[in-house]
Amino acid sequence: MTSHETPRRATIADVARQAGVATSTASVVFSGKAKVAEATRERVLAAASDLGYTGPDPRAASLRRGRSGIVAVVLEGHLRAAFLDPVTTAMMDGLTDGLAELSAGILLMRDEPGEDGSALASAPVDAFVLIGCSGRTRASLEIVRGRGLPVVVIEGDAGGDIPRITLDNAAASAAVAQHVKDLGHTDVAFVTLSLDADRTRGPITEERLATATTDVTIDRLEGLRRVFPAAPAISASGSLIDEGIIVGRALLADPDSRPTAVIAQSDLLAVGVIRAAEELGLRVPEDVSVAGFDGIEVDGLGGLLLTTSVQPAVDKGRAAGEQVARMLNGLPGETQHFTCRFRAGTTTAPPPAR
Amino acid sequence: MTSHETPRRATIADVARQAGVATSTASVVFSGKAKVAEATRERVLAAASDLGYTGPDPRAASLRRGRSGIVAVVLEGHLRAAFLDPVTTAMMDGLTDGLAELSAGILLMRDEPGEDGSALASAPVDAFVLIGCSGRTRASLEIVRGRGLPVVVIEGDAGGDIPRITLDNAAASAAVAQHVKDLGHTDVAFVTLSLDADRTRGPITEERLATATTDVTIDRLEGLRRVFPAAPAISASGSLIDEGIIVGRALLADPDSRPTAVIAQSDLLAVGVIRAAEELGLRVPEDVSVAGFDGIEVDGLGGLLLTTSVQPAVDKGRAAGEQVARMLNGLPGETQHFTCRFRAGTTTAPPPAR
DNA sequence: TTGTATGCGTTATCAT
DNA sequence: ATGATAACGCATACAA
Repeated sequence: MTSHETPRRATIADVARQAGVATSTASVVFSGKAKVAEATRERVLAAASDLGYTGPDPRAASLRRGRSGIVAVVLEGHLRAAFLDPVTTAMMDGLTDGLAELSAGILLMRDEPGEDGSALASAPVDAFVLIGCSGRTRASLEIVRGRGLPVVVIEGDAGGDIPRITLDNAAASAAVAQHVKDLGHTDVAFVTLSLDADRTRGPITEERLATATTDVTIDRLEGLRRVFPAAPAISASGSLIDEGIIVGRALLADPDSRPTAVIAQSDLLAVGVIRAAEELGLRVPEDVSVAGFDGIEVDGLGGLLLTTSVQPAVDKGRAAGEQVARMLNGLPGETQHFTCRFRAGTTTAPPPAR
Repeated sequence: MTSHETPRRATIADVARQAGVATSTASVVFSGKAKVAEATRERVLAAASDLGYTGPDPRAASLRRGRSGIVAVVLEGHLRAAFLDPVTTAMMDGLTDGLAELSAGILLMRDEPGEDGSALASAPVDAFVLIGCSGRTRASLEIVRGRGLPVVVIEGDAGGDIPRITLDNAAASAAVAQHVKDLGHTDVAFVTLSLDADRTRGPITEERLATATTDVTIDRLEGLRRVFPAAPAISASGSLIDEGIIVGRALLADPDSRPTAVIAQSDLLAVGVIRAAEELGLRVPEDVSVAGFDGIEVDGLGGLLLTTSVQPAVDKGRAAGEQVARMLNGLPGETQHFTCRFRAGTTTAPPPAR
């Protein structure tokens, strides 16, 4: 309380005093929530500009209003990794759309194993959108639910009555597999997304599958196995081209054990597998067929069109935003279900003649 | 005030009462800012769980503390476009790093010509990072400065004593141009980023240049013209591969006016130009040389390595985060200057013999 | 170690 | 159209 402190910023009370009006009047001038005589209005504005007052303190307004105008988007892992994934970006894009009517800001938060969740617990937000599928999400969910704020979960098992945005992962995967089977393939391998927050890369055993927590991976695998029950599967550590290359090499390097088709759980992984195949001198689709999942635009396929399942990523994001908006308006949130569209591309063909 | 309202959430005062302690004691239990007897501590926690109290209300805590734990990142244009740009995501990545010690969240905001800036004026944030180069930034700057919060500007003319994160755009561009000149090219064209918030695509005239507001574009062009003063330039409407394709076609379609080298102000644009060249049956670099700027990883170049100027995007983001952290700790923010590294790739070669 | 008292800066309600 | 007042929920300085 020494006089050397930075001069306290003017408050609305200061402005009101200077203008010779009540604070409530001054407040109304800024919020526009009631009519104010033009003369008073100008006096208040003049006083404000006099004192360098630029508007109500958002923190105080938040407290008073009970709203901060911010919606948290919780992504798993590094933000960078999240934005490396075109599906995530597309969802974010839709989300900003769906949130537009609220004119709410988007607070990016990560949901990482290391964190103690304090950020989630103490962020001044009005609602949460959880994106991602890791089992870790469930832990975040606890924290978030406790706060009693609206929550929407995109692709994940929310539990309870939490509205979700879901996708027909199993059915869509089965459709891709069926296409491959119809082409005549019997010797097929899968490249899956990560099984859990550990993101360990490696062959999927029954044991690992039993402890898996990532719903998307599990669901898509289930769909694939409907068609190819015995096909081997390797989990990648994430949806990245580089991961696809690594796993693709492992799968295709040995001519004796090489499958005639590889189905990946994401387009990025599929592109990686194609790269690996090319590295090994294999032609796609003549020597090996490759299919993906997502239906994103991928570069570097040199004229090939990926066989894949196209998911409505932007719509999913938009739906999430809309549900948040609904809930913030006091309406109940509703789970929205989306379906994929199979797209036959040029990366799959009948298996090579023996 | 009917009895049908949702039951009011418990406050820390309720918890304290239930536990039979003072609110200050309960507060301390949650903040950990002072020692509390284990017994009381447990009683408070028990009371909290009893009442379903999950911790202090962030909005109230923000007001009281004068901090919200949120840093705003202001990007120009659609958020989607921002995340489509690898340079931006890289900066964001570094930014989260630099901000890590504050464990602050990142609030995404856009700075659009249409907006009245109300979002910027009323977001409950502790500091601002302005990314982007449009002249529009200057308007945002006004709003933001008025709030008296720490501001850091990445690539843009901040004015005043606002700390900036800068890049040697002109010098680095000149280096690229010099490389092209050294290869023997004299007939060169430039593809620039957008000149202003309008993002109009088209040939750059002296007139347009005079009213340009985007510093990055201007600076890089200045560097290029140091080496090729008379080269024609076309502005793209953004840093996108598709834009590069469009402009590339315009530049390369006519065999008579075709330059032997194209220098783009971003790698994404350069890739687009290469695509356009391929479409037209031109070989890169045999028929036409192409250079870019940024040094991002780009797929789909089919084995070519882009000649470019590699900028330390992640470091820039990190530096911005660090400066914000400094300022929030009461230290003065300092402008940080970064330099690019020229990288000769395989997309540039001597001009074809006539 | 614990409790008391105050104020953070607003805005909604109600009365005038 | 304007003004007085009471919360909003918390954290801190200070006293005990």
